[in-house]
Amino acid sequence: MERLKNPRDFSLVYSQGRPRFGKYVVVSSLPTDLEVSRVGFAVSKKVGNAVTRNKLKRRLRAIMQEVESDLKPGYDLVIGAKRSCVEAEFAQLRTDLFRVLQGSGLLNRTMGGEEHS
RNA sequence: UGAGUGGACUAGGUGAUCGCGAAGGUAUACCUUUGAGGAAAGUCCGAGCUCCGUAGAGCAGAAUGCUGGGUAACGCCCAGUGAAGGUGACUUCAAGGCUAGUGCCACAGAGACAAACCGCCUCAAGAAGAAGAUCUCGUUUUGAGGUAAGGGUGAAAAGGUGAGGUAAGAGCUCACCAGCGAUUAGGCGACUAAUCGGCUAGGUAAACCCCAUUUGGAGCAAGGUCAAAUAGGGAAGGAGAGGCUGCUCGUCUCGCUAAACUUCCGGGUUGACCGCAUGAGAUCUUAGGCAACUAAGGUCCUAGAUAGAUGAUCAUCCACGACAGAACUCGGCUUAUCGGUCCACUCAGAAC
Repeated sequence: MERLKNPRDFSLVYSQGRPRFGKYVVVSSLPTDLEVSRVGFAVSKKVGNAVTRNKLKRRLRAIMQEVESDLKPGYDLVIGAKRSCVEAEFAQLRTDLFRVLQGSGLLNRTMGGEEHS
């Protein structure tokens, strides 16, 4: 999975990208000329201390690795965590992120959130 | 058995599947090993390391502040001393010097290094009065003194309590206590004990200050190597400028018109590697020491990321899992923390 690392790229996605809101996450996307899609994670200090922020980033990264092969190429994504993330179970977080990605049209095929209920 | 004091340790475990960082191996896809804390936190102290051309001197500033020891060092630790608290185990303390100098002590109060407001007492003068007969007494008034007992004010009023003493009083005298000084004895020392002395010196140094000791600054985004890129770009000032960055002195370096240096504008890298994981290291034994700790010998190698590695699912057991995530590295301090285990000791009650 290609990662978004540069702070300049992050601000570019935030200023010109198209945000889409879910219950627990916010996904901003921006089309690029690259052959692959790059993903960045944003968890602010408002969410919690270092332990909870680390845990959230691990969970989000694990979900994105699951859908990596189905991601459309040529997009820069920034996945931001909302404050409600802290109370969410892993399965709830997974369903929410799937729904937001599908709604943005970033996935090649439809993946059901009903795999895990 | 109940109540308590001090200290040490631990921080969910086991198994399966899919994933992540690092190292190694086979030979490009897998396998093996390993992978957060007691506080990794706050960044409050102390050091190592790196740079600031040279760790020169003095002053200022800052920090510390009972004594002795430990340590690379410390504002930390250990053992003591003193004071305060607790029946006790024990706990707490910025605990040098107001007898170097200066300042401050609001309000109240007469008075806050200084005192007579009320009071008490003595003497003198005199009006009224009483008994008596030309003198004595004299509440009150006026004046001159004595006094620090009592009252009142205050956080604090010239050591405290008792006795003697006195016109009334007062360390004026005595006893005990507190405080001060000297001598002797004990202790490396802080200090303790005894004896003697003159009888009194207000508090405040977390007020300035004095004394003693220590003390350059910035920090791994330090700093270095390689690669790439630009450009040795433009403008203004300019004879002095710079450094250990407060000051002075010393010393050194560069430069004086094709100009050192300063300021502003413009341009550019945000890559890789080193630093960076063997260290004041961990652990065991022996020896020294009350202890902190030290010495010798044996054994071990134990995270190293750079958008930053530990997650997800299931099974099972139990006390049902708190605070919380390494970022150059150590030694401390402080703060957060669901619980559990162990050791030593104290008090109260019961039994023997």
